[in-house]
Amino acid sequence: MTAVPRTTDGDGTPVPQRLLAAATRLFAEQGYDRTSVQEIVEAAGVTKGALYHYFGSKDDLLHEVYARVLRLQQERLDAFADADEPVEKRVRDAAADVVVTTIDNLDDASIFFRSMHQLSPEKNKQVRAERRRYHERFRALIEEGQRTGVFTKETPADLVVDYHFGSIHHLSTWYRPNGPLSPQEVADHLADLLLRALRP
Amino acid sequence: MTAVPRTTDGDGTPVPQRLLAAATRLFAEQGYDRTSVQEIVEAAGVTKGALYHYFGSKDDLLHEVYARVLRLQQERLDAFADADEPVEKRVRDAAADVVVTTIDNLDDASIFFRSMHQLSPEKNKQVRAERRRYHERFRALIEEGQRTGVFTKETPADLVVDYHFGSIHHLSTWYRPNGPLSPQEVADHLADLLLRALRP
DNA sequence: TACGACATACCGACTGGTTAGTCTGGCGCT
DNA sequence: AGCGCCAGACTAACCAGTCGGTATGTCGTA
Repeated sequence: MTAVPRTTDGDGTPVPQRLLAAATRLFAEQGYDRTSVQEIVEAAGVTKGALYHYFGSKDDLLHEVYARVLRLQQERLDAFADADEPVEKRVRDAAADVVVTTIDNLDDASIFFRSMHQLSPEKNKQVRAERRRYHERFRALIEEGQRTGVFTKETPADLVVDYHFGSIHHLSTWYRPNGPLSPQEVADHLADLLLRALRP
Repeated sequence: MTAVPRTTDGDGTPVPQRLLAAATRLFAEQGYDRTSVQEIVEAAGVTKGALYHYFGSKDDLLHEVYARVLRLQQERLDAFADADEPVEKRVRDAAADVVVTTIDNLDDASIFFRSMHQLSPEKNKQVRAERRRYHERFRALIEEGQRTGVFTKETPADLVVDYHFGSIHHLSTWYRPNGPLSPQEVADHLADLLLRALRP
């Protein structure tokens, strides 16, 4: 504990990440407003001084959680969307993948959909903008399928995307890790539902 | 303001309902935790004395909002489910109706899915129980269709219900009253998506 | 390699402000 | 002459963020 930099004393992970992890868990469990800064720093084994050394505000902490999730999901979507496969498969893969990664990070998901409106107006705007990019990318995929005739044109692509992601946002409400279905099974079922709904 | 009972002075509606209406609007706009009881009583044109005369706590107010929505939706679902029609039509009607009534009360909906976890544990449990009843009724409908062969058996009925209601809960996130689609049009589209997904 | 100057990482007491809920009292109807 | 209905001041608790202070490491210079 003498030679190591302070950032990692205690356990091996650096303080900022410990703070982020503690905040994520607590925000998901109790909600943003109900979680005090004091609780977060205690869970991370530091004090307020440390938190405000690395983060500008409690709000910043929340924003970081969002940024991480958004970046991850956008990267994955882009990878699937750009793949060299027929549209149906690209849509299916992307739709199923987002289910799996959402289940893998259920805490992030529940924070995302319960606490977005407690971000400061500017940060909220920023998050919405990135969220929109994601939405549009997915919509473009659906529209491609509609143009090429493999998907029905009956429902506007926008609505289809909102429909699918509504259910994904609510995974954190009903999915139970110790339930009968594995994340992959749920993902397959939800992707099936989407693809069947799109069938002409 | 002399002859009328206090319960209705100011305008015509009784104080408890004015409080409930003000609370609903404010909870939806700012969230439960960020709304102070002071704001609520000011919006309703009364004081804390009045609020705590009719309600036991701020929490009670939130619970009332839930109770009203749940009762309404359960009644409507029961009516559609018990109708003398083929299963497909009953499912379609029920699925579309819940969309319309949700859009008609978007405030209630956004409170519902954002603030449920801030209810006291017991009230939360109670709400979950009623919510479950609703879910099961809907699931029974789907299962009936699966048994009689008009719906595919590929996806568990439970999952189908969660899929559909996930998107309904999120209507408040993306539906814009001044957007291009009327509530009824959205309802028809979402019901179509559900029915197409269930097609064998 | 010795040393001073500066930067980084963190501590923890403190402050100013907000909040849910209580309580005493009074008005007007019956 | 009581009782439902409500006003509004008050309290006890809590909370985000600040700030002065300390310990540790780094780097330039001679």
